[in-house]
Amino acid sequence: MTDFVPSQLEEKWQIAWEKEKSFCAEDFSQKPKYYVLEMFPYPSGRIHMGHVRNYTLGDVIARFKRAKGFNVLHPMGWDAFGLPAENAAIERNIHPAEWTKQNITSMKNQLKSMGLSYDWKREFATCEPDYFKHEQLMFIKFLEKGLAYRKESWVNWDPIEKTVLANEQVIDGCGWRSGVPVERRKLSQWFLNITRYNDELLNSIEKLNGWPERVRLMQHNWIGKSEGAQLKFKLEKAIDGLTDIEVFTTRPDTIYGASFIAVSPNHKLAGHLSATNSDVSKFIKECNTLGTSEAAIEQAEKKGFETKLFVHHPLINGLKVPVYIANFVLMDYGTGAIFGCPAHDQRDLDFARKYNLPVKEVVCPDGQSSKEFSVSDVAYTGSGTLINSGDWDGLDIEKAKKVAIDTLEATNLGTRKITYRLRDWGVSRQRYWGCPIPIIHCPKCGIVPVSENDLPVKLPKNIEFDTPGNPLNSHSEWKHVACPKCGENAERETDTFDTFFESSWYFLRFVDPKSQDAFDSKKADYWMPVDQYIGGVEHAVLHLLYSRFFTRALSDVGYLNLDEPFSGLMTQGMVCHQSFKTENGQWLFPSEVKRHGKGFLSVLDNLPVQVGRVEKMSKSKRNVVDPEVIIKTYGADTARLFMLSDSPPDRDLEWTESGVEGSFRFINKIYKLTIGAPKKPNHQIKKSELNSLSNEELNLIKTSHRSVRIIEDNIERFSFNKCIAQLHIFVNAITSFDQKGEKAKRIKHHALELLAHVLAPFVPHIAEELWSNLGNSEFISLSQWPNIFESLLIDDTVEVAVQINGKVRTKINLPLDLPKERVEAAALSLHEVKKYMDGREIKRIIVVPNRIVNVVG
RNA sequence: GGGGAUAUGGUGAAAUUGGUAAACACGCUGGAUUCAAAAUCCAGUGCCGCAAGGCUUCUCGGUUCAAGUCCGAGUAUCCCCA
Repeated sequence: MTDFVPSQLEEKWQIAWEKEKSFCAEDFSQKPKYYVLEMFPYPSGRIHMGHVRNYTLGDVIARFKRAKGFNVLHPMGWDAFGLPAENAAIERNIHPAEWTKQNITSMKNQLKSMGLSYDWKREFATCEPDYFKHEQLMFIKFLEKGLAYRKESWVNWDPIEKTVLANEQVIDGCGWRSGVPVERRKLSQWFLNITRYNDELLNSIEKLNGWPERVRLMQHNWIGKSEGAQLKFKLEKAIDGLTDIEVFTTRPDTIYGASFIAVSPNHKLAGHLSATNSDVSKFIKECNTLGTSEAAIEQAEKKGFETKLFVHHPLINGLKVPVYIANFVLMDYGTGAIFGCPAHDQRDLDFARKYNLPVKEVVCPDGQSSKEFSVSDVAYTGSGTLINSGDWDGLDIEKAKKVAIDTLEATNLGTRKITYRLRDWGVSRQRYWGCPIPIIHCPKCGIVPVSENDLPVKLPKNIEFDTPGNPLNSHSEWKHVACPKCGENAERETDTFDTFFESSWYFLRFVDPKSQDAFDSKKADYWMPVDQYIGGVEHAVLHLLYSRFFTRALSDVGYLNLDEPFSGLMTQGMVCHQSFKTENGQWLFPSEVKRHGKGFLSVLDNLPVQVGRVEKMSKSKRNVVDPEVIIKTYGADTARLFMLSDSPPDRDLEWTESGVEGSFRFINKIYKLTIGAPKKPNHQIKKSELNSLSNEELNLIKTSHRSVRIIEDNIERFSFNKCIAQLHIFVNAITSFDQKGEKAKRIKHHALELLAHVLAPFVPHIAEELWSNLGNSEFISLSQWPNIFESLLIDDTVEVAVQINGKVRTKINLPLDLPKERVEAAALSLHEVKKYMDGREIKRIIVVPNRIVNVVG
């Protein structure tokens, strides 16, 4: 092999690009703008393969759009607040700010070694006061507009850590770190009124046609609009002035099947009862040891407390329905009370069987006799017609829903009601390493926002992590301030924002990162929306929904004029790798394993290794490959090429050692072409010359021009794997071209120039090397995408498949666009046709122009 | 339990509107080169079969001159929600 050292060659070009500030975006330009953005990373200190994939995808698009004449904005920054920095502080006694800063430095170096075409001048980290002071002001503006408010809400409280846990930090009802059962606690928290935009967020999903269908569906389901009815069940006896229980249902058609009422443990009825009944309060307490997530509540055993109270059935005279307090009814969905129709809801059925409540069928599946139909252990939730429902018998369920609501409204028993699954966004976190919430609590004036002149509220530097809980809370010097209104002693809010707060508007800061304001609205008007956003599907719901909300909210408080922030979205699949385990169950890194025959051995002790599943690279399973090692040994171009080669972006990608070797071999092949590259000839290939070329010469030039077109089309479709396939075809055509002479040399030079162009978005370093060796002085990275000769895209003959009764029997070469009759005649004259028809009569001949002729007999 | 996606050689995958299934690569086999190996180059490689030929896109059924692609039923895997 040659003395090809990828890292040297790559560094040379990276330095050159940086020196020329090649990838800086210009605000406002005659060129059309294109904003391409990858989800910015949390600065953990080291990039992983998921980052490599994400940023490679974005860079291909950025470089391609630049070549196509767009003014491209392609920025990068740091989502720098978050829990790991606090953990590092506790475990290694390093200040979160310092730890974060170091991580950014090392990660930035790693990113730079990938040769990504970022405009680094726009870099920022969200933990800088210069960034978060703007979001403190945004919050105050939201507060003024009623978009932010404070309310009591249930949280998962970890009694050891003395902190609130997110739902995903609660594992089997216990804190993920402390391992002790979490408690449900009521805490005063800040909320953003995302539900104000329920319908808007839902309806404009339709406009997002640059988004993957499944993400749109996930957003749709998350908002979870459901139409139904709210109706009142009158209590037999009023309790503390409460005369009836209001319930929400999406199945008003099944009212006749109601056999119990269940209220949430946090319903006011339960509250009233617990005041006098210790069994009730005991039951409520027990319910509150469950987590707050819907999933946790759903998985828990369904339990009820019989209140011995009854309500009147609104439609069936004389029927009394018992009231239960049940652990599966959520207070913050609907009214916190439901009616149970066991025959047509599985959860209600399980509950009814457990407490011996009646099960009355009111919907009969189509095609079954209402007399024979009965529900045993499986509730019937499908479509059908109503039975046992008075006047409604015989209606199908959709019709019955309408009739039911009309009846309820006419008799003042209930109303049509729409509810949403989406809740307001709780943004308070009891953490140090986050953006301080700019609020002061004054015993006299209540909640007072920090005045604009006093922003930013910075985090105190001198903090201790040796006591559990939020260090801000125990930092009395920072915490105690004078009330901005009355001057009396007051306290700062010690909670900080959820880190989704920062990532909900960072794409706007990139348009104007040095601005004294959050951003200049003219620049936002110019650059926004993001034309192509790229990131992991794990953010398909929250981050994207919050960003959509923020964009609207910021528009409403006057920052900009926009509803949807991301017009195009690409969600990439995971990077996976085989996992390895020793016989005593220890996970091994791929680098600790070697192939041995059909199996694997550990390099540490030569013992056999069990091969596990191919799954997402994760530290816990150790099935990770360090990008830095790959880039050092094979180079960034190889890593990038591998990321793009086989799998389409939205599918999972399996990292394999042999695959990397394959990509490296291809890069080497190209490197050999760069070494032997002929210098710029005196004149370029002209269209008029095409007639005087040999077949080989013409074929090379055809392949070259076709490759340009195919690659271009496939980049637009994000089918990068097909681009790489075409690159192989193109390179193979060049290496097997062996014509000699002046003309052949010019054609080869021409082909290599086109090759450099089409390589550039994918493997920019080697493309740059090739381009310069061909005698060009400017960067290929800044040159325009080549124009091609359209006439070369079409051949004058085509291969047509000849079918007998739909089976391909032979193929013939025919002139392009040959008239139907002549195609038929050509086919019928073939001896294969005669042979396979075997004397049968020809019934029909179907001709698909330039593709197929099918003889039917 | 609900919603969604996917299923094609030994492997990752192509097949843009129903129109030549398996492009491109990995792996494997054989050969050249080499003292030997690596690298490189050449050839072969869906399956069965010596061959002629037959079969093949998860399974079963349907529509069509023609189905990986459309329709119906089922199975498996993954994702989201619960």
